[in-house]
Amino acid sequence: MAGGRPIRALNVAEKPSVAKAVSGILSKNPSSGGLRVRDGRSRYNKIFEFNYTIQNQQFQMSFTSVTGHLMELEFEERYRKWHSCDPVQLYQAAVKKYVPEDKLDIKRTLEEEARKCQWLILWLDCDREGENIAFEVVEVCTQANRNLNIWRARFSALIDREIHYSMQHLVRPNQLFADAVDVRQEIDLRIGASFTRFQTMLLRDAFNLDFTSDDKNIILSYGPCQFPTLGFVVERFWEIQSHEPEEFWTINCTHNSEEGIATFNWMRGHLFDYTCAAIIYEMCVQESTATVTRVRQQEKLKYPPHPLSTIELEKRASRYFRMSSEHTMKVAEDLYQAGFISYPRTETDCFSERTDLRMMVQEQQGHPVWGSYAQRLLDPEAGLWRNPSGGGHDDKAHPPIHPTKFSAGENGWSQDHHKLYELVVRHFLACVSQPAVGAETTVDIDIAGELFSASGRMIMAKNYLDVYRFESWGGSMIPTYNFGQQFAPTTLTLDSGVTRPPPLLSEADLLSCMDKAGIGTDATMHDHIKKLLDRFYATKDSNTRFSPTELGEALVMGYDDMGYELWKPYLRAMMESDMKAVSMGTKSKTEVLETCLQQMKACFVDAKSNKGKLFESMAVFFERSNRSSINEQNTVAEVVRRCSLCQESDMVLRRKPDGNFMVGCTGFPHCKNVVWLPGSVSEAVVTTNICSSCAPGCIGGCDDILRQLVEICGTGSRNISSVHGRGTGHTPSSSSAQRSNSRGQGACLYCRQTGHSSDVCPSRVSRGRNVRSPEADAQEGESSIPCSSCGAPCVLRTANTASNRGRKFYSCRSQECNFFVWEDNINEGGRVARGNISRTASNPSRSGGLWQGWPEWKTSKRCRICVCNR
DNA sequence: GCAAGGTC
Repeated sequence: MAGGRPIRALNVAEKPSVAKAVSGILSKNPSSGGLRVRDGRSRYNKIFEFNYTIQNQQFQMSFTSVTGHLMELEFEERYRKWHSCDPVQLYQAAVKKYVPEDKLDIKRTLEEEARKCQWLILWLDCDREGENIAFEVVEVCTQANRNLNIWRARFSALIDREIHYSMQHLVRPNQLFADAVDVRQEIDLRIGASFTRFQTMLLRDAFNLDFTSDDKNIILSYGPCQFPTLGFVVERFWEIQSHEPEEFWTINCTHNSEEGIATFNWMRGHLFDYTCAAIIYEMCVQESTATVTRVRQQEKLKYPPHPLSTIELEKRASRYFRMSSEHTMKVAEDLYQAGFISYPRTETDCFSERTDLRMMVQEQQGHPVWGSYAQRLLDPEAGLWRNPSGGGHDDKAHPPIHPTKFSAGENGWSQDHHKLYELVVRHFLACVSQPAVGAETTVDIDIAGELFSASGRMIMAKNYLDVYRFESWGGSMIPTYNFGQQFAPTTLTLDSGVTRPPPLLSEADLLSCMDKAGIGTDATMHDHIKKLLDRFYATKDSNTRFSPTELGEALVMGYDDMGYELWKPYLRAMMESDMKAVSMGTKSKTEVLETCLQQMKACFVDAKSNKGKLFESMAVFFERSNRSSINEQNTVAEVVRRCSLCQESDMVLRRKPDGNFMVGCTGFPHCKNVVWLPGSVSEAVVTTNICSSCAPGCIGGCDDILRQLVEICGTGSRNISSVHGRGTGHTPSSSSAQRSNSRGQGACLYCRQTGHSSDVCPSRVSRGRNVRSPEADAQEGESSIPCSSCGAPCVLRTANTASNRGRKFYSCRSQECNFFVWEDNINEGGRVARGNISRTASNPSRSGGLWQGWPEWKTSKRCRICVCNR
C-alpha cells in the first residue's frame, strides 16, 4: 500500500468501553494528532477520532460502538399474536431480523459515519456472538455505503501491543461463525415460542394456579436453557424424595496420650449389616491392643484459586456472601462501569503473558487492610510471588476479572459493592501468591486384624491464605506415634448412623451443573436461574438452595411421562455441537436448521398429541379450574384460512367454554367475522381436503345431508365436521351460520349419546379414573396384596391397551384410591422408584419408596456387607 | 405475552 491521501475508516466495537479503550491505545502516538471525541446519535455510544498509519498508509479513524446485538429476530407480524396461528406453524412461519426501536439511534450513527468512509473495521468481541454482531453492523453500513472495504480486527485483550498488532494484521470477517449464531437464534425462537404458547394456553386456564393473585397473566415458558436448568433442580429434589435412610454401623477408636487425643477411623468405613459389624467389634474388644503399622509424614500444598471467571465470581459470591448470581452481576456491572474492576463477563481463567500483573499489585499497596500483603508480594525477599496458574479456559475476548483501579471504598458503595470489590482484589492477590504449605501425618493401627487410621495437619506457611480470608485449611494436630508402638485404646465403640440424602442444589451447585452441561453463557446463566424464580418454577431458601415448585415439578413430570428429555441438557448439548460444526464449516447452516427444526417439530406435534400427560401431572398438584369446562380444547386455535372480510388476520377454529365450535377471525374485536358451528358438532378438525362440490372455504354447508342432520335432527350421527382450510374463497354468510347454531340439547361430548348433557355424562364419572390408569380392558389377575397407599387389596392385572398390552400392573380395588403401579417398576424388596407411582395415578402420597405390606416372598435379600477394603 | 444472546 502506498502513501497518499488519507483513507477514512469507520471502526466499530461491541461496547462503548472497548471503543474508548482501543481508541486510547491507538491514539497514544503523537502522529495521531490527539484523541478527539464527539457525540453520536446515541447518548451512550460516543465517536472517537484520531489519525493512524497502517502499513505506510495514512488513515483518518472514526471509532464508535454498538451495545451488543444491533438486531433481533422475530416472527413476521401476522404470527406475533398468540392466537394468530397454531403454535406448530411457528416451525415454518417467516422470521425477520430487524433493528429494534431502542437501537435505531445507533443504526443512524453507523449509517451517517459509513457514508463518509471507505473502510469499515470491525472490533467486535472475538467470539461467535461477536462475529454475528459484526455482520449486523456490516448489513447496516453497506446499506448506506455499498463500496465499503470491510475488515476485521482480531484481538484478545486490551493491551497496547496486541491492539497495534491486530490493526496492522486485519483479516476478513468469518461468515461461518456468524452463521452458527443465526442458527441458534432461529432454533431458540421457534422452539421457545411454540412450546411456551402451547403449554401456557393449554394449562394456564385449566388449573387453579394459586401461587399468584394474577394467574391469568402467568406465562408457562419453555426455553432450551431455562428448562434444563429447572431439570437439574427437579432431579435433585426427586433424588432426595426417593432416598430411604438406611442404618449402618461403624467402629470408632480414640487414644488419649500426654500430647493429646487421636481419633482413629475404621478403614472399612461402615457396614450395613449389624451382625457382621457386631462380630468384628467383639473381636476387637476381646483383643484390643493396638499396634502402629505405619507412620507417614508428607508435605502437602494447598493451591490458590485460578484467576477469576464470571461463573467462579458468581459461585464464590453465593458461597461467601450468599449473594444471588443475578445480584452479583448487577453489582459487578456497577463496579465495572465505574472503572474499579475489569469486564465482568468472561470465561477466561488465565492471564495473558503480556499482562502487567505486578503493576496491578502495586496499585493495592496503599490499602489499609490488604496493602501490607501487596507490599510483601512485591518484595523479592519474601518469596511470596508466584506466576498464576491458569484453569485452561480462554474466551479470547476478555481477561480474567481483576481490579483495575485502587479503592479503599467509595461513598456511594453499598455493603455488597464493598464485599465484591474485596473479593475481586483478594482473589487476584491470592492468584499471584505461593500455595499454603502443610505437614500432614497419617498413622495406621491394627486391632485384632482390623485397620484404623488417623491423620493430622500442621500449617507450615499460610501464604495465599493470609489474604484469601474466605478459605481455610482445616486439620488438627495428632500426638507422635512410632512404627511398632503398641497401646490400649481409650475408647472402642460400635456406633450406628443412617445414610442421608444429598442436599438441595445450592446456587453454586446449579451454576456448576449448567457450566458442565453447557447451558447458557457466562453472561446469561444468572438470567436462566432468575427466570425459574420469576416463572414460579422454583424457589430459593435462605441457604441459597433451590426446590422446584409444584408447577415446576408438574411440568417436568409431564414431559418425562411423555418420554421426552426436553427437561434434560442433551438437546442444548446437541445444538451446541451442531453450532460448532457450522462454525467450523463441516455442516451447513441450512442443513443444521432443517434437521433440527424438523426433529423439534416432530417432537412438538407428538407432545401436543400427548398433552394428556401434562394434564395428568398438573392434576396431581392442582385443582382443575372452572374458568373453562373443556379447557384443553378451548385453547386450540387451528388456522382455517385468511379472513375474507378484513383480509388481514386468520380465521381460526376454536372451541368456546360452552363446548361449541366456532371459526372466528383473530382480528377480533377489530374484525367480527365469525361462523358458529352447530352445538351438535362434537369434534371439528381443520383438514387440507377440499370439498368437491364447491370452492375452498366451504365449512360443510354445501353438504345437504350434514346440514340437515346438524340443523334439524341435531343428533350428531355425523358428528365430525371437517373444516376446509387453506383456501381463499368466500366465507358463507355468518348470519345464516349463526342461525343454524343449535344451542339446545346436542350429543354428549363424552359418550356421544343424546339424552343428557356433557356435564352430567355418566361415562365421565367413572372415566375420571379410567383415563388415569391403563386398566381399560384389563383382565383381573389372581394375586392380592395390601395397597401401598390405603391398605385395601391390590390386584395384579394385565393391561390390554394398544401401547401396553400384556404389561402387568398392580391396582387398588378401592373406589376411593387411585393407586396403581406397573409391576416392572417395582424393584427388589418392593422398592418403587420415585414418580413411578404418582405420575399417572393420583396417589395422594406422591412419593415412591418401600411398598408397605409388600409380601415377604417377593423380597429378595441383598448382601450389603463390604469385605473388600483390604 | 414467548427464547437466548449481546449490552447500558
